[in-house]
Amino acid sequence: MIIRIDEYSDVPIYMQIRNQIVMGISSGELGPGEQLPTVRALALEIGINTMTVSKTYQLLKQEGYIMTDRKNGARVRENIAQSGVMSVENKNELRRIVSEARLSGVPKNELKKLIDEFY
Amino acid sequence: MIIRIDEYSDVPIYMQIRNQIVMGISSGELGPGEQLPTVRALALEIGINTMTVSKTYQLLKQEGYIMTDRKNGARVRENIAQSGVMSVENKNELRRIVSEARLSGVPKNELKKLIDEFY
Amino acid sequence: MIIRIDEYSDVPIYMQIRNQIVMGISSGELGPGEQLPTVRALALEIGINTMTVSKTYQLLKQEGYIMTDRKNGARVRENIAQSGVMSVENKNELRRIVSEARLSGVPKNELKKLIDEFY
Amino acid sequence: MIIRIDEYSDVPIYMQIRNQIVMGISSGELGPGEQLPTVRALALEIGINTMTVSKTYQLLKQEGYIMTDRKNGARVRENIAQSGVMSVENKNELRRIVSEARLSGVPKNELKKLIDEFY
DNA sequence: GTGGTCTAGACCACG
DNA sequence: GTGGTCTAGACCACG
Repeated sequence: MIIRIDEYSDVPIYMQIRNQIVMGISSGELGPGEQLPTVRALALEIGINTMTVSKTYQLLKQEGYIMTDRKNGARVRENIAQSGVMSVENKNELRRIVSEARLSGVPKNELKKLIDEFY
Repeated sequence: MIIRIDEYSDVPIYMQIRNQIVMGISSGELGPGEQLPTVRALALEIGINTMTVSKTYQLLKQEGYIMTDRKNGARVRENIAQSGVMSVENKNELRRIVSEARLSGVPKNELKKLIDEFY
Repeated sequence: MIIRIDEYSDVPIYMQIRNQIVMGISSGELGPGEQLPTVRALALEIGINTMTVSKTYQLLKQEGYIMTDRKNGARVRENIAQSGVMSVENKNELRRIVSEARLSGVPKNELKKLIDEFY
Repeated sequence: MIIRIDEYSDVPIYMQIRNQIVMGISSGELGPGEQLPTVRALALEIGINTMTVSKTYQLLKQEGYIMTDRKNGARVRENIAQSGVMSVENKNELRRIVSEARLSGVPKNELKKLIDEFY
């Protein structure tokens, strides 16, 4: 899986990596139990500091998406807990995005098509 | 229109205000041409720095949601430009949100219902 | 409130600080809404790096014990969420501690007295 | 006695085994003088490195919980020294756990019931 | 002035 | 070899 950093984005690097890994897991590109690159390898590949990658892995681990293991490095968790509900933050974000899309003249069906595409 | 600041949120205050005004315009709570409170009045009402509100108004103006003139203060624009497309940032955010919702076990229909609700 | 670091402890520095602040909140030494020292001030006082203190504050914030604010620094939260239950980790730790105390010949009443003292 | 490793835990494997054996001795599941499996057997059973089990046994021996001899392997000590007091580390841990439980709204009696259950 | 992020380097425990 | 922690420094957005 290829991680791309947008250096001009306001989103912190560790969060950009986190988001891409989460989307990779959701899309199936990263399967359950699949090995992630080591902290050092990913840092080298992206061209950033190991601490930044380490921060990402700790966040993903705390969120329950991956597990880390001193012997084997990091892996996608087999059983990711399913709360069945969206976080308050994500719901608010969705509301904001839908509002802005509506004001831009994006039809409702377009948004639903994107849901189908991204889900 | 009542603006509420979540002091526990990581979203900067000026952005929280901006988002609520945009959502107010989208929902129709703030109609075209409607007068917005002055920077001073809004800052006083919320209990924050005038600089912060000023930043919000500048952003909204630059985004084309409001117009300001020295005589009348700030007003919602009559004709907000409709590009017909979502910004790249919002599309990415939507993808992230949908991915996380999917991993949390939120069904696709639930998301579409939220689109209907928020649009 | 005075924070003391045991440099010989296996517990990471950021965790030692976190634990002492949590205990300070629980004991009432740090009241609701009370200001915490700035990251820089606490780092200087303890003689450690600012990033280490920053890590502590982010952890405490994520756990819901404090809130941070670019203007005012960090403060103890007014309403700390009460789940009403112990974490699995703490329950396991308690079981381990009780087992070891028992093997050391510490009577059960002694443990209960400590509960009274610490609660 | 069955040893279970929690691969999601931050507690090192050698420590998880150590803790479970100590709790087994305390509960009586492992009686005085009882034979422990060989390092090789236990490592094989759990599916981990022999070095890790070896580390556990060395620790348990050093702590006075077990004794090893070349002929008979490892056995639970007949007379485990009873200092009558808790270690400073355990006392601190207990204080931390009680503080967190209190902040979570766990009543004091709940904690005492756990003491009764675990002792 | 404040917390948040990041770098370039280092050392450590675990396995 | 791996992730986890820490330092000493820097720059940034927010308010």
